[in-house]
Amino acid sequence: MVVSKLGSLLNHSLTVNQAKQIQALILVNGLYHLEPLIIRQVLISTPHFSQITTQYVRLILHHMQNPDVFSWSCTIRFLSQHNQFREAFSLYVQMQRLVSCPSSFAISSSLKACARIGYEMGGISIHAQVHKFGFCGVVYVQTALVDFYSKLGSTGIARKVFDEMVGKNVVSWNSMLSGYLRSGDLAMAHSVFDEMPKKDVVSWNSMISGYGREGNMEQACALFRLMPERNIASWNAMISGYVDCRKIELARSFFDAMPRRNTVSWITMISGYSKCGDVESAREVFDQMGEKDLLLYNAMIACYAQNSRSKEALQLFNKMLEPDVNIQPDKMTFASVISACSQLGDLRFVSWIDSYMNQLGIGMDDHLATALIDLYAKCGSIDKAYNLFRGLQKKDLVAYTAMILGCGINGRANDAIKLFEEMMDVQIYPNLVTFTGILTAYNHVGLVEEGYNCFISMQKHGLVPSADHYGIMVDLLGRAGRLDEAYQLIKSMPMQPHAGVWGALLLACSLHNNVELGEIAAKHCFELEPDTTGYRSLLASIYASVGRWDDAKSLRTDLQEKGFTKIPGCSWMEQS
DNA sequence: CTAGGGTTAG
Repeated sequence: MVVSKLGSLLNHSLTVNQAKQIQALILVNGLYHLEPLIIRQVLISTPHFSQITTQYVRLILHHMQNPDVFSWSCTIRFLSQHNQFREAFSLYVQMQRLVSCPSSFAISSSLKACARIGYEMGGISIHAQVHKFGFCGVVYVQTALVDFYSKLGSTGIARKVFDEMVGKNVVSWNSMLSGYLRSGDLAMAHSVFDEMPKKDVVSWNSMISGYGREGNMEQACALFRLMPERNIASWNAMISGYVDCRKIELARSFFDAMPRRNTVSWITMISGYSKCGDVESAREVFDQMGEKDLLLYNAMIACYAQNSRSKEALQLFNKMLEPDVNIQPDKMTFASVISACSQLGDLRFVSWIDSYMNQLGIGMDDHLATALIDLYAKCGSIDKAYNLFRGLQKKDLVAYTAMILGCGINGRANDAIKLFEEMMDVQIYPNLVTFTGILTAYNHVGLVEEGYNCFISMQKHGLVPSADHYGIMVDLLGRAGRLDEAYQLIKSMPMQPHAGVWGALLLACSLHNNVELGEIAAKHCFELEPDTTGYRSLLASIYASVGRWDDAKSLRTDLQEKGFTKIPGCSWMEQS
């Protein structure tokens, strides 16, 4: 009976609810032997059905008596479409042992997976198999290869495959085009664009976003006006271009003008406001969107997390879990939430989040691991951070930076320096946050000369130190008693020093009982942050240390009259 | 049945 019910359900293209019913029926009744039929129908008819979990797909595959090439291929494609790229590739490898010859279907899906995770060796071995099994002339396979090499930045090889193709179609041309656009070769891209025998809306959109990425919005706009037909993606490409060059009002005007909007439009707008630090406008856009999906929540939570509004990030996370909303979070949600936790320096949520992630079957990937590294490092659990760091598939700039910053904050200068050198050895180049980490490390152990040389070396990396970097240097020099140098450094700053920079000098003056510079520093602090009482207390303690009790007393009385008694710590560290 | 463009995370 169950089988016949399943049969009738499987006759049609499935809705999400029907697919859910099928999933339940199969699981409850253990009907895995219905195998290829079901897996095909479920996976093909509902390719966007994300509620089917990876484990479920594996379960079916595992219970199949005799999975054929087609069942394997469907599964690989399914995983590849649901951002489970490593899993897709690993299934492709498993498939090799059990079937004599892969299908072009499986090959193109696996190539796509390799392209998305930048798995070069994987794609190249598939390319070798393409030759071995004689798929060289299949347009789908060739196009997937062009796309793979394009995405990896090997436009030369992509071009070689492309030139050997006999039956090029629009998709093949577009893949080649996007390769040149991705590598920033606008000239080649334009010549390919002109050469194309047929252009479709994708070709135009690619060109527009290519110019957008280069910051050439005039050209993008010209193409936008010229194109014969526009779809939502065309408008989105314009919005995204304006967002990238921080022209948020222009982005908004396109957003408002477009005839129809989709999730991408909303997300782009929210992330645009987020990048400009305009959290309120982002929230306004978020609230306007009627039916909110996972990605929209992710974008808004990320916005809060990136703009140091950790509490609101966690509140929104809780909101999406409420029964009336009930949206299941994914890896990206957790990455933002973990980041929010690390800003709060709060380990309380972490074990809960960890078990919740396990419960949902969310596996660890490099992004998530890096978020956790950041969290553990900032909370002082350096060893835990190190373990995660060692387990990373690929250590990139952000991972190294999180580790270096963590070691820096926790006074493990030698580790930080070692990591910094290791990073340079593998040709990963530091950014401003990396330098914050390494300078903090030098600061913690009081290595003044090394720190100073490092600060100077930023220029060699094409980086302009921010006020925060100056702040660390002032702190470093100041603590070492080199107050005049610290003061000179502040005066040499190309930008306006913020209160934290002066605060570092003030703190140093209080350590070394320097009234003269202390007063100067304090004056600036009072001006910049009149409500922060810590600066007054510091100055008072300087007065006290040289016996100017009256001055000290009048400052302290002043404080008590304002109702402040506590002395807050002063912080000049920017979150990464 | 497969391949190309626009969005989110550390």
